[in-house]
Amino acid sequence: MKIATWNVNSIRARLTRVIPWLTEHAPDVVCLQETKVEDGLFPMDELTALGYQATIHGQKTYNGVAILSRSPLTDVTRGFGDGAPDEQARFIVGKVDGVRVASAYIPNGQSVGSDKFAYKLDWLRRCRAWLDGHADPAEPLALCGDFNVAPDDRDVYDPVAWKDQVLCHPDERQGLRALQDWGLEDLFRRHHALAGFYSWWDYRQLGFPKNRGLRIDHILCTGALAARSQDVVIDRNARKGKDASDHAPVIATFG
DNA sequence: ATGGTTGCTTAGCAA
Repeated sequence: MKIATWNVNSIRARLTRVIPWLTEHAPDVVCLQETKVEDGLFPMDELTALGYQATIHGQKTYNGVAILSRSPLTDVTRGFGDGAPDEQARFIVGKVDGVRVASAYIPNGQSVGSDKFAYKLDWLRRCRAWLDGHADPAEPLALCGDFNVAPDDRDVYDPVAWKDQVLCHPDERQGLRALQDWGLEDLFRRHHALAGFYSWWDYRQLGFPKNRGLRIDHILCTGALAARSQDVVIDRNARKGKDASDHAPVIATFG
């Protein structure tokens, strides 16, 4: 079983890359972020034609998450359902082939100390609260998405320049760690210990050609699922060439 | 050098 996560930076703008990618890699489940489209305009037919059903939680212009799956997705919920005012479509979860899968688009945070940064930290707290109230560390669960947090300095091309900056600040790293403390493992690090693996490169200033990247897209798994993990790869090829997202997909393979 | 690139929407925001 293959589970992938990919911030596509607009599903409609990315279809010419997403469709051949799905054909090439044939993942069973794909968590998408930044679909940037309201539900009525989601390109459903193009994906169902490839054998995927799309379960979507979108909005106009910004954010938007989805889960593509070959098997039906059941027990679907959208948002945290915690009563907090939140019109931003950033979280969807369902169950497929016996695994609970969530697609999450953690707020970027813009800059340390900004209102958006405070919202990001609060969002991470709400995500932990969702785990506490709605999930079980003993069940097979994968929390996948663009976390907009590089877990440690191995995940940053220039840790000195990025020290205490947004995506690397200790407060957001602690927010991510609180999710792991609940009972989730950064699955990539189960298989790869070295520095220098990135999943996002800024469009600006030749970020990708110069390999100025950060690893901010993650697949976090409970132990029951992590025990079945065979490998995790970041598909840099999907970041290459014309009309690429600024994020590469992360693909986990389970036995 | 407060820049630069991309997407959505169509001037300005978000990333």
